[in-house]
Amino acid sequence: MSDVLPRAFFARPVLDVARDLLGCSFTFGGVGGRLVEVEAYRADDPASHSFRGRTARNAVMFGPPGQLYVYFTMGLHFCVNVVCEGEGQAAAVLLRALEPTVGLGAMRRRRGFDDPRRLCSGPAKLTQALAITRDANGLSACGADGPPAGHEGSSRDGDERGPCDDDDPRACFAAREGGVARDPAAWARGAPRIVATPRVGVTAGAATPWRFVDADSVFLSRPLPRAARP
DNA sequence: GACTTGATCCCG
DNA sequence: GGGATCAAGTCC
Repeated sequence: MSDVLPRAFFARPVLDVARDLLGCSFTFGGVGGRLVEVEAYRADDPASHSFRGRTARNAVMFGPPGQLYVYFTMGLHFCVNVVCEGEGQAAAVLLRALEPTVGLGAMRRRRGFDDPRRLCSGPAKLTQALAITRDANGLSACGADGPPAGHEGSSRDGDERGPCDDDDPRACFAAREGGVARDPAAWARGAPRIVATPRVGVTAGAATPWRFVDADSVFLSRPLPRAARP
């Protein structure tokens, strides 16, 4: 089984979570890949859906960390975030692009073409390729916090069993290759070269550089400025 | 630049 | 309550 990131990973400042997610894997229904582009949104940030307080649409953002916040936009697209920080903080990381590694066949069928570079190179492309829609809103995507690895098999406390710690995960984040999901000291280890840029498509807070990308990836939603390229 | 739907806003 | 507004996007 993969090295599933626990809730504690997401219960941190959203800017830290965003950076530490790059290079980690995200799968939904067994389809997904390596995260290469994300954006951070915070409640004190005019670009965030949570900026003006809780509404029916953004309620999940105010819930516990580690859940998916899915919203519908532009009349036809879904975008997916993972909720961060503490319950009530209403911060989240938008998943903007990933490098497809598992379920390429399903992604190609859903997107209607083959080129892996374009399958998940944008937030709404990614949800289409992974078949994420409004029913995934509020879904838990983290493993249970608990004793360190090696102490598995002990009793679960009944209710809150995450979708990732059983054998039929729907949504799941896993640590980087060689990472140790339950060791906070390892969360930043092995990160790719990261470049921060302004977020895409936002009007308020347009200059805030809270978009983080794997600078060496060819799977981004848009190329980096020449100066930032390898 | 068009497309397309619904949550939110603002007025009444 | 109801109409106007505009959106964390994608494709050509």
